[in-house]
Amino acid sequence: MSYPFKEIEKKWQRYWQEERIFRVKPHPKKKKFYLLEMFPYPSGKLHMGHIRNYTIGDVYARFKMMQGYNVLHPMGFDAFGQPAENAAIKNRTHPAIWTYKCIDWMKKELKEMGFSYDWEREVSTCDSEYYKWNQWIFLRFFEKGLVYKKPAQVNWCPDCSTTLADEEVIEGKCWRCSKEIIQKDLEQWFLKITAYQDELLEDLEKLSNWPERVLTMQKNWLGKSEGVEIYFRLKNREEIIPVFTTRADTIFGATYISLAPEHPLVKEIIGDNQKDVLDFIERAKKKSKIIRTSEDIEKEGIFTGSYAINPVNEEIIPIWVADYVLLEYGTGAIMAVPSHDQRDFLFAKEHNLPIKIVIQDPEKPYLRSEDLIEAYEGDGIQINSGQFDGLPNQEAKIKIAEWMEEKGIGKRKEFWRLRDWLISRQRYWGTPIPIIYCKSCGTVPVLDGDLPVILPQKAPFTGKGGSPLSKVKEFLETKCPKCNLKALRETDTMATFFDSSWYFLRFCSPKFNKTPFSKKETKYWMPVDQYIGGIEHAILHLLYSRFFIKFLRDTGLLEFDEPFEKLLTQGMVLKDGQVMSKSKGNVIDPDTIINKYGCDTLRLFILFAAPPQDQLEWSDRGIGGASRFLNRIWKLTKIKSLKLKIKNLEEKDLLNLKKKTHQAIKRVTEDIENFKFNTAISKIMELVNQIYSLQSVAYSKNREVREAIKTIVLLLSPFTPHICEEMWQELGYGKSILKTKWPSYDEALIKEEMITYVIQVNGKVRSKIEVPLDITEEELKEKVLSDEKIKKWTEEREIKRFIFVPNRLVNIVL
RNA sequence: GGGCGAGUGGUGGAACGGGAUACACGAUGGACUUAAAAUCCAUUGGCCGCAAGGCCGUAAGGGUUCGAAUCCCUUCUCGCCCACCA
Repeated sequence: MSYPFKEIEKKWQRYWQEERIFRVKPHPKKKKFYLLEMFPYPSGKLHMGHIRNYTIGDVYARFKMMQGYNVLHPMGFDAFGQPAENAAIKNRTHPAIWTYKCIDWMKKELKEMGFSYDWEREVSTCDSEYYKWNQWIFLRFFEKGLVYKKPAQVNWCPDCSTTLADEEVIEGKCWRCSKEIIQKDLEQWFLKITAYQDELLEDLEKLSNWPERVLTMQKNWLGKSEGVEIYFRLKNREEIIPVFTTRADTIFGATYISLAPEHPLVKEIIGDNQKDVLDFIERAKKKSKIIRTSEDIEKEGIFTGSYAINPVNEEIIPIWVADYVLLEYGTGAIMAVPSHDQRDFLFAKEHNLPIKIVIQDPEKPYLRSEDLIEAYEGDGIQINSGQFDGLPNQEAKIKIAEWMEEKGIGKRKEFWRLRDWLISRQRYWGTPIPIIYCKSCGTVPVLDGDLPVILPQKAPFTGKGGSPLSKVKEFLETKCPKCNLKALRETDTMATFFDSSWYFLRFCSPKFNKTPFSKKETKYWMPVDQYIGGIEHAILHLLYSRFFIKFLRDTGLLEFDEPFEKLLTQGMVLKDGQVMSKSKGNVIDPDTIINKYGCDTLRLFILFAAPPQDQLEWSDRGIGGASRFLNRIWKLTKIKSLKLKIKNLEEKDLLNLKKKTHQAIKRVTEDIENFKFNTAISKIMELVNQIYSLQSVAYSKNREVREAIKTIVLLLSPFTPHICEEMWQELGYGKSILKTKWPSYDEALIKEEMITYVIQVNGKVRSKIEVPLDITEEELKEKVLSDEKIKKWTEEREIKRFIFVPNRLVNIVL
């Protein structure tokens, strides 16, 4: 028979809600702790990944509450986005109806898990009370010139005449009508995140409590590279081609130049074979995005018919167009050095272009161009490089750059991989961009006082024919704020990453109505002390949030540089070694588990089966084990009814139990602090086993047993709060365990007087002896050498060394 | 191709450079039961041995060390992220 989890869980969830136990306010004397888990997209149901994320956070929140912190632990919904719109199109409903239904359902599930959220702070980004402030922040960006419009390529379905997100393009075709998509240039809004690129990179150093790999991913995404922009003159023409390189040391080995197919200069310089080149460019443009995903594609290219002059040695080299050169990166043109760049090498071999070695590997026999089977990309000594011959290439790299600057043929430059952030979406279900187009005044921002620009209720959800907002006349037609004449609204909406870049600030003062957040409340709560979420957000969401914070700081609204002090990225939930997904049909529905075993069991299993950062392999049997354990501790409160054998506990047993209890407090506290929940739970299990091994029913008469049980309930309560609350009450300790202080331990009690030394002979364990704690090396040596088991090994042999590791072991080297 | 991480019993996983496999799952045996379930107890890395005990074992190989799952090098496998990045 299982303990009555249904009753208990409902009872305590109701109690927490009625007592508003998780409601927080700034408190002048209490230390604050802001714990945040990434808020969910309301897709319908919570999946195991959500449950895991929020359970991990809940343990920590409750732990910090019991430690006396003033814990802010909010929850909300990232409610704008395409799935709602797609569902609306499919089911002929309204995205708002669909979204709010999903929110209700998910909220119900979150409450059934007993998570300790302050629901009075809930926000949904699709609420005009929220997106009003998206618009407000957009206008601040606009004022500072950090938002601008420019043409950009979008995925376009000619049949539906609409833009598509990358996820909606399946193998180059429209996900709805299977028509081949094309790239189309549209005017799009961009946020100038590149204005903050230096700070975004530098401040990564402040994030010492972020996982190393997230920092690396951010760093790579920003992609700062230092190099030289070199100016190649054209032969018989005026134009100059700038190329960017990080390998200025290889400049003497450049044997051709490659331009990106989209490079504006290409059309200017085509020679006799105009048609072939234009054909090539057309083909390259089409395939670019589709082919990008496939591996090891042939590097294709074509000669333009023109030549350039290498400024360092006046060599005349051909100009090619190659599809492996990208317009977006660098200058869209490269100097190709086949000898020292593998891509250039393959291209040169394919098209019979010359290869010239300029760096020799000093460790290896002398290389000749004819013998190269792949590019040599390592370090070495300069050759064929004029006055730089004989220098190590790393040194030459600097000298050549300086020399080129002096001669005016190059300039040292930084290049960043980071692009400005495209925030326009030709979609309905998002925040309307607060801009008005006036014939006489041009692009005019909506006035602060006119916010929010409300998303109109009625719009056609056909998924066809461009932005839905452009077809809502009442929305589209407005008056210019400047001249009051007829004008048109912007019909693009914002990307949802905009919404989630500052939601954690709104949680600090969710009802504040003068600015997006109260400066005072934010000052108290921010930054987030611990942020928890999936690794899939390691780059974009976190980078955008960091950018927003820096920008808002510069507007004077905030006084700190980074939003998230500590970051934990939890692992994925797997079933049979694969990610749970509908398409694989291996999804476990949390609901069925909760119904069968209760949410405490689900929580316990998830926390016990793997460390939070690691992947979690789902196991039905493991669930059973977790359930069994809870039944086992449940019986500790009902100990009088247990028919266990009575044993007179000896003083020694009781002292030992007390010691174990305090050791458990110490280790569980440390483990929770370090997010080692699985080992924390195992230590509680050990203490439970210890009590069972005493087989005592005399708990109420026995201070030590009573203390041990009390401790178990306290230590376990962040993990499985419902059963612990019930046990706490049952044991007569008062109403809510949450109002109890986290237990502390007595250092003196933990200390052992006797210690077991491991005795090794030549590194192998041969014996163990128990001795007083502060034994000296001499005393111990005497004892060890008279040990029967050790004598056997040491007899008639010379002891070379006697290694003594205090309080741990000795190793006798023979 | 680049970056990061991981490889430990039948399984999930423990182990500040110091007792490998804590805790749990599963399995086997036993107690209780007419029986089953539940529960409780015991055993559970491999090999040799009646036993005491011994030998071998942390993906493979090498190195550093009195001592390596842990540190270093090489190789292999898996996972994640990025990727014609000049």
